[in-house]
Amino acid sequence: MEENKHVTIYDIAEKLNLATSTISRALKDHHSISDKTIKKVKKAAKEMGFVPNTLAAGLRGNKTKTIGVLIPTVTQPFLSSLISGIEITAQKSDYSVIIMQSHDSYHDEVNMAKSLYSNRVSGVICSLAMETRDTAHFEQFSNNNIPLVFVDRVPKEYNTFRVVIDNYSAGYKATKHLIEQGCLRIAHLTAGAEFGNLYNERKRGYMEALRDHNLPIIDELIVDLKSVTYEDGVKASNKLFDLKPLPDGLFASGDIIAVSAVQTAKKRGIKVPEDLAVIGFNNDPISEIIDPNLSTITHPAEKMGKAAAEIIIKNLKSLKESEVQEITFLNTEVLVRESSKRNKDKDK
Amino acid sequence: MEENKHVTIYDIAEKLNLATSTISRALKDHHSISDKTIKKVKKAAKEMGFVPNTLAAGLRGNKTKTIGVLIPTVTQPFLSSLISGIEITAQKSDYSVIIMQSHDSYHDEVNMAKSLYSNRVSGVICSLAMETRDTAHFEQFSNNNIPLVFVDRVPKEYNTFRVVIDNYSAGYKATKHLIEQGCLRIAHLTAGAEFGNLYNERKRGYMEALRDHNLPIIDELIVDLKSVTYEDGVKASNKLFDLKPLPDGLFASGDIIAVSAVQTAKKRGIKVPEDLAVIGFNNDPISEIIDPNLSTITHPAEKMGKAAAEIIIKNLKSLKESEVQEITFLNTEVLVRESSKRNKDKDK
DNA sequence: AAAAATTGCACAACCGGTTGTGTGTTGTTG
DNA sequence: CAACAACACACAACCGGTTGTGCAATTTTT
Repeated sequence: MEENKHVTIYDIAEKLNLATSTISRALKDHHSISDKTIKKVKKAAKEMGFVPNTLAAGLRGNKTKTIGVLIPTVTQPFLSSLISGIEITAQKSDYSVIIMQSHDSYHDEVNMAKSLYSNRVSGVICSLAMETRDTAHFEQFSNNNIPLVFVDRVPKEYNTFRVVIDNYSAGYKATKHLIEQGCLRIAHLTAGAEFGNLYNERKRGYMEALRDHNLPIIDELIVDLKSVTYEDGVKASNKLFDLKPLPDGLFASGDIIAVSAVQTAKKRGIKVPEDLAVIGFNNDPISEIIDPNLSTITHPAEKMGKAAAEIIIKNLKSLKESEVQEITFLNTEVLVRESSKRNKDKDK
Repeated sequence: MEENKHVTIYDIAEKLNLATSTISRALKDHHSISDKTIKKVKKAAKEMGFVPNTLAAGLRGNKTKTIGVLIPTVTQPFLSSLISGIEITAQKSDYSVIIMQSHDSYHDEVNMAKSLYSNRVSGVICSLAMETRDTAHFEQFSNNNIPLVFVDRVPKEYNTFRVVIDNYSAGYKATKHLIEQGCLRIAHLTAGAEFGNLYNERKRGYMEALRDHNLPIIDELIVDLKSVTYEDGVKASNKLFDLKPLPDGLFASGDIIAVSAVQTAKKRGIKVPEDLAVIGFNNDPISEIIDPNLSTITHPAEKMGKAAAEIIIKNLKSLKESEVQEITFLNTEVLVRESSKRNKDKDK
């Protein structure tokens, strides 16, 4: 009933009558080991089924080739794509990815940060929980030279790497697009815009675009959802569609919200895009499946994940700091599909 | 420029004039340490900002309180929900979750399995890559008493834990539901049914249901997609809709495929559910958003994740084996929504 | 009050790679 | 051929908790 013991470099050393240090170095092609020995060692290692113990190496070197990811949830399309990007890049450099979900709870985020630290992750990629207001629990990383990258939902003031999109200009672009489609009463659905600079910035872009085009900012056309869910989207949409002069355009800060609005509109006999031009945000998979296809703002989730992971890895290789930017802005684009296409140029 | 050194139990021991063993035991409320000492140690630990080094403990005990998850991708709704369930359960017992994506590549899966082993994960939860035909790369776990749980896409023959649904009966139920709606020419869209018992089983259920109700099995009504994508779904649907007598029912082995079929049908003027009753599989988020709402088979992804994680954790606590079942079947249900509702009882 | 049991803590080996230093061997140079 | 460099490998400390064993002090038993 005894479990097979793991094969260690000691076993290899004994078999070949070499020192463990030689084995260790041979396995990593150290220059002070002869080619002949290296070959011999590697052959024996393979034959014996040697698998290095990451823990031992990590303990000794106090680094683990592991990237900790701390995000609200893995089930949102944006975040699962983010993970995917992180994982792909990590994998290429032989890093592992350890994932924790805060479920938007500050308390959980604090504990999980500690857990990541305890696991001696080499770097951390984080998208903040909704609840989070202070970032003291991230100082353990900064204080110990563990690179920290915030993605998407980043703290207002914290001096580390960030990978974000320009939410302000994205909001501006989305709104401008609706204006160009001839919309004059453009509504905006947002969520928790009071905090989280993320939605707030999009809203700011929305307002600025209106101003720049001499359109009034009408308070009742801006509805702030409590949560980014389909149900809350329906509620908010109904509130919007109860207004006397209906809005003729809608910029929703998320695709789920936009979809809920489109469907609510359809149910109430409001035609999209004829009566109401709609644009969402994120380019979630659903946006190109829904009927009519949803215009949206692309949000390069996977690219952001890759960028974040690259920052960590480069930083760990201690490249000159100048090569790694503090803030990485990734590009967004207006993706025009059916839900907002109302212009003459429908030659397509 | 010197980084802050981590606080260790040695630091605490020195400060309190105690042995490191006493510190270690005090921190885990070992019975052989007095309450007074325990309090003193914990207080000092907190004050000094001590964070245990998981690696050291893992190295010594050869176990890490880490669950390795090896799945094709994190971006499929089913799989991200699975992860979510795993993570929630793991978190409760203070386990970490390390995630790797095989991207359905056998080669990657082999390497990642090795990497997980190298990381000395305490247990492994895996959903096989499409490409995978043999499972030799999992023997390193079985051979070393590392509990291994396959989920959803499980190997045909391998003696370990499995958490699955009964795909056969789910396929049967779905088909039976369509028959009960009065469908007589029921089509079936599947993917790679030749391998992976998963889709194959659903197809088997489909065929058996037809037989039991004295309906013919018509080869041209069964289309096997190359991949589970929206595009392939559209192609297959068009093939189906080109048939002379149109099918009047459709059981798709996945919601994305079902959605593509529904939309393709709509575009061709085929009314759902009047002309074609459709039922999908998985209960993906999109199924309740699409218009008409998609009838589907529930697939308890998060529950499966929780169940898999529980098996690992229980097994590591070395509970009597009898308490942990080899195969855990989770329940599925026919979720009737609009896309298949054609019966008289539309009183709702 | 002496013997036995219990309590409270220290000592030291251990997990398995990593790496600075030391030593002997072979090869190169003047 | 002596002097020195380069090479090939061994030795041993180290990373930071964990745990079996041992011993002294205190408490309980008879």
